[in-house]
Amino acid sequence: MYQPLYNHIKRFVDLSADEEEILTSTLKSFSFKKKTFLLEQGQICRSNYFVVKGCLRLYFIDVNGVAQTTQFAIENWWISDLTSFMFQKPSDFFIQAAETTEVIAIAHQDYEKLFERIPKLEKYFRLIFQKLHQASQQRIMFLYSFGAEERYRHFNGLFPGFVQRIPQYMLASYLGFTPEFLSKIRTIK
Amino acid sequence: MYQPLYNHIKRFVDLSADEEEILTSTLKSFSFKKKTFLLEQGQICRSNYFVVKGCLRLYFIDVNGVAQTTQFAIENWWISDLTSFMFQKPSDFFIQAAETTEVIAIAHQDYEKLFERIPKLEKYFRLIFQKLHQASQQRIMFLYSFGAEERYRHFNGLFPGFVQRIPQYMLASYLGFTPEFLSKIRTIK
DNA sequence: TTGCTTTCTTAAACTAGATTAAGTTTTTTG
DNA sequence: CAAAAAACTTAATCTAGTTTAAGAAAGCAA
Repeated sequence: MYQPLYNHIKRFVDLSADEEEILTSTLKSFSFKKKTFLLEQGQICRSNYFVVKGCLRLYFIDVNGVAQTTQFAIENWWISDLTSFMFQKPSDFFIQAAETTEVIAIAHQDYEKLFERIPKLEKYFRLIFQKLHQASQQRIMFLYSFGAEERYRHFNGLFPGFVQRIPQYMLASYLGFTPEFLSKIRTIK
Repeated sequence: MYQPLYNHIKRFVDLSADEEEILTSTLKSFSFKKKTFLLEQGQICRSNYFVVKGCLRLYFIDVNGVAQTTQFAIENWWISDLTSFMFQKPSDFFIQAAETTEVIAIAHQDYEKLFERIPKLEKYFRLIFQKLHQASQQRIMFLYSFGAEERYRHFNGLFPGFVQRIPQYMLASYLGFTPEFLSKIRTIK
């Protein structure tokens, strides 16, 4: 049930059978059909999600009423609205299943407790957040580096095949332009 | 010498006298004059920096040869090029003192060792990176939310006074537009 | 206190990408 | 399978912000 997460944790720290049991009694596993919302604007983000299979997207609705995708999470990535999760305050974001998706969730009320019972997890999450922050640094650099068309081509090179998994309008907003523009650059070359 | 950092750590975890001593023997303290480079493109980022006083900026040179500021660090913030720091590979970034700045540095070769000697620091840095990642999520949302002028006004509201501390061209690139444009919107209203 | 360097301003011409709007294709669902 | 809904395309028009260029201030070193 939780094996994919245990395997992921074991890439970074050891995990005893006892510790696995504690986790097993704390974690929750869910399957969400495509388009299901795990979080909606105004709700409090109650969990941090680990994607076992499928794809989630984090987005918000901008001042013009347009959905802006700020993050995707695929296999072995964690996702949540950290501002809402950390402070348990209403979120500005939506988290939605871009495909039918299996997740493992840690609820907020269990989160800090879990670190007390399994201190090793501090290291695991320190490394996870270190990596997430590194990914954010790269993403911001990438957004500032290139024009819209180059961002598309570069992204395609980094994640070949991912483009087929999601609707173009989600990718367009993630890359910071309109679906119409994406449509245009796809036909020219 | 390292007291500002110890105070900061103690906001999140306890720190014994012994542990302070270990830190004291490991950390390094520096003062950098305005415009000094702590890291240059092509070099390996050897340290993670804690700003005691002053301001550092992280930037890179884009394809058009223009400097793009992706992060500022002021008092009590950590900064480094994580991609370069984590993998000890040449950096795409510069880290430069925007003001004369006092920092406390953890060298890469001491970094993972330090966690072995003071496991508590795992929690501290887990929380630091959690917060940094949260800040990145907010920043990306902010970049996608508004037009250029609104970004400037919003930033000014969030960090009143900071605008006076740094040259406008640094702020302009951080906010994602040109210095000329910033000059324009400052005069109109 | 002068000269040199860095930063800021102004304004005209320009362009990458947005907007709008209508039509087409694909996917989903009953 | 048929109908409806969702996703994609195309093209004309438009605009927020860039580029270029030249001059004015401000900061700093000698």
